[in-house]
Amino acid sequence: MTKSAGGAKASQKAPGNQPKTARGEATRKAILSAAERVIGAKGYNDASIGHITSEAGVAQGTFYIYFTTKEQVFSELVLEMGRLVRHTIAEATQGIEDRLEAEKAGLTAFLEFVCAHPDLYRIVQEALFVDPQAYQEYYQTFAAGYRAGLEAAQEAGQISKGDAETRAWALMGIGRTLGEQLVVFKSDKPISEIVASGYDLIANGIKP
Amino acid sequence: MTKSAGGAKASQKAPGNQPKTARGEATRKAILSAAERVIGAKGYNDASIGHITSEAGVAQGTFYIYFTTKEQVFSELVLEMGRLVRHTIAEATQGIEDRLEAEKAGLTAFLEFVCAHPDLYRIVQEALFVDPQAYQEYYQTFAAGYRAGLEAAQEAGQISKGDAETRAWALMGIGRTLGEQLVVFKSDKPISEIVASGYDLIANGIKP
DNA sequence: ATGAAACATGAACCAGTATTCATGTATAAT
DNA sequence: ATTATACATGAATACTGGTTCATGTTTCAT
Repeated sequence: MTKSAGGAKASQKAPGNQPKTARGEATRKAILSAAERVIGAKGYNDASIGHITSEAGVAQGTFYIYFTTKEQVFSELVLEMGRLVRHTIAEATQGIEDRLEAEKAGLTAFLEFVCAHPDLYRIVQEALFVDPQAYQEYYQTFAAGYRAGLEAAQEAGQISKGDAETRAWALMGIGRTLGEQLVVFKSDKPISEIVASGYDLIANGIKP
Repeated sequence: MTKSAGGAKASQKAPGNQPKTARGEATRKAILSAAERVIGAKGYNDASIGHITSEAGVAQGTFYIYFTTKEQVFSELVLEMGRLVRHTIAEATQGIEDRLEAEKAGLTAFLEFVCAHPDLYRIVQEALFVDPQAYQEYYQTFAAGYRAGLEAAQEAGQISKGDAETRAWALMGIGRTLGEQLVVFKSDKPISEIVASGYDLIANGIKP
C-alpha cells in the first residue's frame, strides 16, 4: 500500500487515462467490469490487481493504462453504483403522481436492482473505509433527492407533515436493510412480499 | 495476508490464549481497546499490528501472546459490539410495558450508544468483508430478538398485525441509518429530535 | 529463596502485491 | 508503405506488514 497520509482520499473527478479508441474503450470496460466482480466477491484488499486483470483477460500492466491506482477503480465503481441506483429508481417512479405509490414502486425497483447487482451493493459498504468521500457523496446525494421528494409531497398533502430530512434517512435505511437481507443474508422471501410489508410500515406505521 | 482459502473465516469461539494473571488480563484488555480505537479510525487494513501495539504501549510480539491472528481481534470486537448493543437496549427498555414506548426508548438508547462508541459502529460495517460470519451473527441475532419482541406485542394487541420478520429488519434499518447519520455524517441534530421524528414514522407512517 | 510458568521484547523473516518500465504489437492517418 | 500514436505485455522493482522466534524479565507456588 502507498502512503495515504490520513488525509482526503481519491474520489472527486479522477479521469485516469481515458481511452481514445474503440479498442481501448472495450478494454477499459472489461477491466472495470472485472473489478466489480472481483472486488465485490473478495473485498477491496483481497482483490489484487492480478486477480482483476486476469479476470478481465489482460496483462497486469494494462491496468495502469486506464487507471492510475487501485483506489481509483474502486471510486469509479462507487460513483457508477450511485448513478445507476438513482437512475433506476427515477425511471421506476417516473410519472407516478401519488407519493405513496411512488414509494412502493421505488422500493420495488431498489430491491430488484440490488438483486441484479449484489457486487455493487457490497462495494458501497466498503467505501466507508476505502473511499469515505465517495461513500458520503453516495448517501448524501441520495438523501438530498429523497428529502426533496418528501417535501414536495408534503406540500401537495400526499403525505403527513414531518421532518423530511430525518424521514429521508430513515426510509433509506429501510430500503438498505431490506436489500441487505436479500443479497447478503440470502433471504428467499419474494420481493413482492417484502415490499408489501415494508410499504405498509412506511405508510401506516405499527400503531394498532 | 495469509491464505484464507475463500472458505469460512474466523469468528465462532476463538479463545486465542486467555491470560492467566491479572497482569496478562490487563495487557490483553489494553490491546483490545487499542485495537478498537485504531481499527475504528483507520479501518482494518490500514491498522497494522504495529499501530495497535504501540497505541497499547506494548511490543509487537506481545500481540501474539493473546491473539492468534489480526483477524481474531477483529472478530472479538464485533462480538463485543453485539453483546454491548443488545445489553444496552435491553437495559433501556427493561420494564417498559407498552411496545411503542419501548421502541422509542430503544431507539434513543441505540443512538446514544453509537455516539459513545463510534469506532465499534464502523467496525461492524467492515465485518461484512473481514469476518462475514461475525457480521451475520450480529444482525441475525439482533433481528431474531427484535422479531420476537414484535410478535409478542402483536399478540398483546399493542401494535398492528404485520410480518414481524420484515418489520424487524426494516426497523433495524431505521436505527442503523439514523445512527450513521450521527456518527459518520456528523449531523448536529439533537438525538431527542431525531428520535421524535423517527418514532413518529415508526408509529404512524407517512400516510396523511 | 528458587525454579517453573507466565509474560514481554523487538529484530528478523518472508510472502504478497501495487506500481513501474523497457519492450513489443496493432491501428489510423498520410 | 511508413510512421506516429495508442494499446498491450509481463517481468522486475520496491516496500509493506503479518507472523515467528530466540532471548530476557516478572510473577507465583512451594
